[in-house]
Amino acid sequence: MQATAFSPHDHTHCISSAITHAKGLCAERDVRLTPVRQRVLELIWQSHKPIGAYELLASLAKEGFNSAPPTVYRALDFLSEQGLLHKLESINAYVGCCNPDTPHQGHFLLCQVCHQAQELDSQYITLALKVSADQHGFEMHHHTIEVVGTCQECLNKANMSEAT
Amino acid sequence: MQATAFSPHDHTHCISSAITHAKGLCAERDVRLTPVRQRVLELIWQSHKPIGAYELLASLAKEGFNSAPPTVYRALDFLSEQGLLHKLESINAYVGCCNPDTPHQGHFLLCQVCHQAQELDSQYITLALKVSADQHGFEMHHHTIEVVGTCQECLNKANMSEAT
DNA sequence: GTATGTTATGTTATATTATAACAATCGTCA
DNA sequence: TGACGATTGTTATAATATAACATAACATAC
Ligand SMILES: [Zn+2]
Ligand SMILES: [Zn+2]
Ligand SMILES: [Zn+2]
Ligand SMILES: [Zn+2]
Repeated sequence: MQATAFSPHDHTHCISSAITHAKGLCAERDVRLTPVRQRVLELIWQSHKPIGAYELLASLAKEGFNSAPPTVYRALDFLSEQGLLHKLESINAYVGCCNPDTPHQGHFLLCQVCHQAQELDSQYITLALKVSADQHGFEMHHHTIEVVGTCQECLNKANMSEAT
Repeated sequence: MQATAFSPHDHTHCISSAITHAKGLCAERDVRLTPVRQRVLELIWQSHKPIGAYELLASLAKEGFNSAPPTVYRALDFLSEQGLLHKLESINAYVGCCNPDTPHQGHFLLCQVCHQAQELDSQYITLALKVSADQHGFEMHHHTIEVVGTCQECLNKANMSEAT
């Protein structure tokens, strides 16, 4: 729970690590991380702000890639199947997965101020969901958790500017 | 946590109770549950299946209401502000709220088979989220939890048809 | 009861997000 | 090579949602 999206960090490391990781996984799984797929993943990892499909598309277009919607949605589908990204349903935007090795659900904190997203991995949340589902005899397949609020950095900034 | 959307129940009671409840709340709050707003709420409560905006719109059109998108989105906005419905972000559909008196977040079980939604009210889930958020110094404003799977009724049906 | 401001609705157009359908190309391996 | 499946190109359209501005209904004050 250390290096968070919200706090300052060496983000070039996030990017390179994500790409290296993705290449490894795709090789292992014998699936193809084609140029457009890799580029979409890189674009998604440009920051910890979830990015929309059409924003990705605009970037691809500038770079000379094909720029019809299916291009980006196919890449997103592929990356999602491989567990390399998550879709944030409440904002229709996509963000890189921090831990694609083990398939899992995305639990996210979304900051309303800086628009960054931090993925959580809480056993308690998963357990609490499982308990609730079990109580209803409900068989869980997957789930979406998106917590919207203000991150610590943005709270600090707000406090500092208030304290004039 | 008894009478669930999934199990057989007197649904006319769900509907009438929801409408009565809504009328009371709107009167208390001095806001207007106009005909179109009330009709949208009734349509949403026709079943425990979340319903899409354009499906609502089609029903309104048949009934002689105005049928341009803003009509239904405005009604949905109003009902949402009053806590009378929830939007399920992962499927872009709307469902009536079971407990509109006390403002709260929607936690939902969505059955992939019968497409019904059951609202949960689990202190454990809320607490687990709060703990995770606190660990990150994150101030929670609202959240979305949508659990997709198979409900008990649909599991039973599947088991029965398997056991030939 | 008329003026006035506010809330709600009507109307047209358009923005945003996503998929269908089919053709062309690329990669792989017999 | 050639046959096959996977990937990409291309065009069109579906599905969801909002902007902008005009009109109507409602409430309160005068
Ligand atoms: Zn980073
Ligand atoms: Zn922030
Ligand atoms: Zn019911
Ligand atoms: Zn079911």
